[in-house]
Amino acid sequence: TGVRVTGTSFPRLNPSILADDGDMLHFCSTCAFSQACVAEGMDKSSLGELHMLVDHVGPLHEGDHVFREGDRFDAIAAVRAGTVKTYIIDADGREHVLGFHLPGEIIGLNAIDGDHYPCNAVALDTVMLCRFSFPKLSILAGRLPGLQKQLFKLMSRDIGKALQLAGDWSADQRMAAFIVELSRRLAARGFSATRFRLTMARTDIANYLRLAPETVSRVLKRLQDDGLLRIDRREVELVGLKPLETLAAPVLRN
Amino acid sequence: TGVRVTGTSFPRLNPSILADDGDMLHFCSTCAFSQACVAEGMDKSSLGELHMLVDHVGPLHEGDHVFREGDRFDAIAAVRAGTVKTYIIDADGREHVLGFHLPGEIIGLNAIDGDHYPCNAVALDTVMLCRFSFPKLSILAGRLPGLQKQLFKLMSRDIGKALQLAGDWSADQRMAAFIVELSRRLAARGFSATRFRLTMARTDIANYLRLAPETVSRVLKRLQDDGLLRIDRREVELVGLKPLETLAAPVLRN
DNA sequence: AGCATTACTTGACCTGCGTCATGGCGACAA
DNA sequence: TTGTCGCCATGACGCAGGTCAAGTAATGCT
Repeated sequence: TGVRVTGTSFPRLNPSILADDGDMLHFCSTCAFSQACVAEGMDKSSLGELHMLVDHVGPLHEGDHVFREGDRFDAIAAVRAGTVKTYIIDADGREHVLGFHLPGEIIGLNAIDGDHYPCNAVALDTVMLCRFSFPKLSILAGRLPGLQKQLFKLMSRDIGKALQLAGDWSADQRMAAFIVELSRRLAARGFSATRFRLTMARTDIANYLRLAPETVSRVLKRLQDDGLLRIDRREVELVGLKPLETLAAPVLRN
Repeated sequence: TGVRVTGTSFPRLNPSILADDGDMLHFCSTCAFSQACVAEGMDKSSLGELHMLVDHVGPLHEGDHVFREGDRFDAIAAVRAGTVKTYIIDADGREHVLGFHLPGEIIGLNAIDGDHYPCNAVALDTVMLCRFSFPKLSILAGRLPGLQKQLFKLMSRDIGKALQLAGDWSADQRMAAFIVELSRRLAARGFSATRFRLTMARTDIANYLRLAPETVSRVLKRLQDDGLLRIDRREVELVGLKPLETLAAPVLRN
C-alpha cells in the first residue's frame, strides 16, 4: 500500500487492529527488546516507558513494503507477526536478499548509519510491526542502561549473523544452516521447531543463499531423499534434526 | 606474544611506546570514535573523558594475536597503526577471514553479544591499538549522546559491510571491490589512494573473498593486463581507478 | 468452469572457479 | 655464493553449481 504517515516511511496504522490487541503483553515477552529488559530484571516502569514510544503498525499484506531503499530513516521496527524480507536490487537489476525477519526480530538496524534506509523491506505474508522512533529510542537508551545494552547486543548479533552468511560454504551446508536456523528462531518464539511453513518463495531462499532457484529445489530434494526432512510445497517437517545440525555445524559454529 | 594483562585478553602495553606518543591527538582526529565526537561539535571535556578510559596497547608484531576466539570479552579496540586481520577456523580446519582493520577502525564489535570473542584477531604487521573497556565505554555512552550515536553508527555500518560481502558477486567484482574499498579507507585516513602496500598475503585475500589463492593471482593478473592496476609483490598502484570503481559498483552500491 | 499466471521441479548441458601439480623468485642464513 | 623456505604464479583439468529448456501443478481471474 502506498499509504504513508507524514514524516515516516512506514505505512499508516490501521486503527482496527488496535481493538483486538489483547495479547500485546504476551507478544512483548518474546520480543527482542523487552525480552532483554525483563531478563535484565528491569522494572515495570522501564518496560512501560518503552511501550510508551511504540507505534503499532499493520496489518501489512503480502507484497506491502515496510520501507524502501532511499526512504528517510527514522525508525527501527520489531516484527510482531508475519515475515519481513529485506533486499536490495543491484545495478544489474538482480535481487539480493539480505535477510528474513520473524516475529520478535528487529529490522532497520543497518540503516542507523546514514539517514536513509539502505535496503527494501517487504511483507511476505500478513505482518504486524512495533515501530520505534530511533531518535526517541536513543534518548531512552541513554537513561536505561539495560535498553542501551540490548541495542548493542542486537546490533552485534546482526554483525555476527551477516559474517557467517558471508562465509564460504557448500550449497548443502548453507541450505541446512538456513533450515536449522529458521527452526531455532521459530522455536525461540514458541513455534514448532520441526513443522513450519516457509513463508518465502524458493527464489527468495535462492537469492538469500546465493544459489540458483533450481539448486534450492535440488538440494531440498536431496535432503528429503536422505530422510533429513519432508517438504511439500512450503510446508516443512524436519525428520532428522541431528544430521541437519551436523551438516549446518561449520556454518552456525556449534 | 603470550603476555597477558590480568582481566583482559589484550597483550600488555609496552611502556616504551608511550614516550614517543606525541602525535596522539593527530591520530585521534582520524579515529572512528573521536572523529565523530569532533564532527558532532562535542566539547573538549567529552573527548577528554573518552581519552581517560583509553588503554594504549602495543606495539604488536606480525603474527601476534590481539585476542583469540573464546577469550573473555571486555573491550573493543581502535587500530592506531598497522593492520589487524580477524578470522575463524571452522570445524573442518579451514580459515575464514572476517575482515581487515586499518588505522582508525574498530575491532571487537561482533563480540558484544556474548561474553567471549567469537573470532581471532591477529596483527599482520606492527600494530598499535587503543583499547576501550566496553563496560566503561557503555556507561560513558549513556551520558554522552554523541558517543552513543557513534557506537550505534559504527555497528550499523559493520552490519552493512558484512551484508555486502555476503552478496553473490563474481570473482572480478569482489576483487575490484576489495581493492577500491581498501583505497578509500586508506585515503580516508590520509594515506595515498592510488599507491599502497597489501599488508595481507594472497591466501588471506582469498579467504576473505571466498576465492582460491590461485584465483586471486589470476584475477590480479587480469586486472593488471587490462591496465586497471599495477602490482608487484605486495605493492599496488591503481592506474584505472574509474573502471575499477565501475567493476566494483554493484558490490559497493554507488 | 476454463484459462492464465506464477511457482516450482526436473533434466541436459555448460562454465567459472577450485584443485592439483609444478615452477619461479625474493628474503634470509650460513 | 648457494641452499632453503615461504609466497606467489601459471597451466591442466575437474566439478559444483549455474543456465537453459521444458514440463507440472497450484492459484487467481473472468
